Amino acid sequence: MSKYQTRQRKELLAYLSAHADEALTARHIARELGNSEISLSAVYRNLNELEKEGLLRRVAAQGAGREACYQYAADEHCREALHLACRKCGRSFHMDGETADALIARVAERDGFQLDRTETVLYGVCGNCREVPR
Amino acid sequence: MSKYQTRQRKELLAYLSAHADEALTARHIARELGNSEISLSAVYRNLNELEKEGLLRRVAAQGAGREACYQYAADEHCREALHLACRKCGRSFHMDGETADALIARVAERDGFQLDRTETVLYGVCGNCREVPR
DNA sequence: CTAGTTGCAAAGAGTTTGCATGGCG
DNA sequence: CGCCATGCAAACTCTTTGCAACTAG
Repeated sequence: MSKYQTRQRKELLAYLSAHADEALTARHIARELGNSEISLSAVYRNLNELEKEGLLRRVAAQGAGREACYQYAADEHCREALHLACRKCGRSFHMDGETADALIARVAERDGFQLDRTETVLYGVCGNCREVPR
Repeated sequence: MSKYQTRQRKELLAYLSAHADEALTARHIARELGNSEISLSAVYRNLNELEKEGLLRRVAAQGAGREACYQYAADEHCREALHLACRKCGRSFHMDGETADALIARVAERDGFQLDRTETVLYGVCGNCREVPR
């Protein structure tokens, strides 16, 4: 729980909410905030706190590197939605709500498996990236 | 592509195929094969090769640690299936084929998103672990 | 015998932590 | 002013790599 409202924290949150559809690495964020002079450790510390508070979702690395990716999950709606992550552009999307509900119900019924909405990220290629292969 | 059939390689493969339903870390494997005296680096090297050959799937860490988990994916059927990973027991299961096909079709239609079967792992709690909460 | 493999130790990459300094309230 | 947060560097963890010794074919 944030007690103080430091310059670094403010700019970090501003950046995150402005890029809520992207999965970002700690280093990426620190670099983008270069002007703001924020240390990598401060980024990590704040990211960890935000994750505990549930404002952020930590998703596994996608590409070659093993860095963890963090993504803003501000509202209830976003926390409830199943996420689709594009392996080409890194953006992520919310799966259509009805599709998600149907999927969860069907998996529970046919496989006896209870999906966790917040942990699950489905990978693939988004519409934009498919239309413009290169 | 493995050219030689070393003792370590044989025992590693034997262990993997005997635990095809679990997602294992390199360290876990090395420890379990303790009697066989296999070095951690040999485990990593073989795991990487097997992954390139497509016999293994590398999934992101699930628990607290950041270790990558590897899972045997011997047959075509397993490579094509969507995987459900239980966050309690670590086992993984194949989603019912019809459900998977329907999901992929529906996501493509409603969200314009093309799911990648091999990259996607859905997290949740399996039937066994739900019945026995503790 | 020859080339692929292993084991060890050292190097890398990503993340966390200790501690002194600095800044919010 | 007091306490939380930052920055730096060192510590840690996981993974990869260089190299000499070993071994399958």
